[in-house]
Amino acid sequence: MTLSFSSFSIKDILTGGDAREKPGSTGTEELCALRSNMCAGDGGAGVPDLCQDVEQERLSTDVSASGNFGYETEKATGEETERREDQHPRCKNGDKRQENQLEAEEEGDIHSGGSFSCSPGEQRCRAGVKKRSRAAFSHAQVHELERRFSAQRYLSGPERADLAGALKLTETQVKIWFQNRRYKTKRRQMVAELAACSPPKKVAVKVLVRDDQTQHHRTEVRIPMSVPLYQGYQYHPYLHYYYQPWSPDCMSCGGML
DNA sequence: TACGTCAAGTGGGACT
DNA sequence: AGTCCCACTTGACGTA
Repeated sequence: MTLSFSSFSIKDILTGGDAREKPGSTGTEELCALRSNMCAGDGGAGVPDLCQDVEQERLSTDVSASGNFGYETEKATGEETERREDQHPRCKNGDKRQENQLEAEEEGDIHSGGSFSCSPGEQRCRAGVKKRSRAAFSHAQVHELERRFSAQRYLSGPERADLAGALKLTETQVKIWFQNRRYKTKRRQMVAELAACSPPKKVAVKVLVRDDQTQHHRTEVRIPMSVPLYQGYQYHPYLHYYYQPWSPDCMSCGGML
């Protein structure tokens, strides 16, 4: 019995069965249609009033006038906002991640407004003082990200930009979300496959029946050998995932509920 | 308060 | 050199 971990690849996308994404396509048309659906309020694609949702959340959590895109948790207090303004990634010289972070901040999230100059070195010190924050995307944003992910596991640059614009997220956030999402799916799939493929271990268990019956029944209990790949990664499927995965195979091997 | 979730951070590899 | 990806890890936050 062999484990066939199906990893994802660009080839999977390019040759995949999803007819919506053709090689070379930027996905712009899809995004246009998406925006139409989202903003028309017809909820045709299961995205009821995303624009309104995003806008409402943006308004309700509008920490800064420069455009908090609504993905921030509503617990974002002024203190937290201040923390975010001071909190920056470790600045490694020439590291693109710094650029990504800067890009994210320039793109108008909560960090904006503060002119942030990152000299590698002083930043590390400052970052050590402040805690970092974690954005919480809105239901509508996650819904749409999931919908897109269910159809397409990888996004091209233009597609990412379009989706980010539609969801009022930064490109980096969309990229990271897809990255994390792919990895989570893969982990669940691996764990599920291990659980499904591992032969059950037979363990002899003594069962006491009654006090006057001293005989011990020898029963076999099958214990699945589903040793977690990663300690601490005993994954529970997310209950709030709306869509089935792209492949029916995945539904039986760690797919989402 | 321990634990689960998840966005973001980190490091390294592949590719152009 | 720049970019993207994977494979984790970290840290904030929610909750049982």
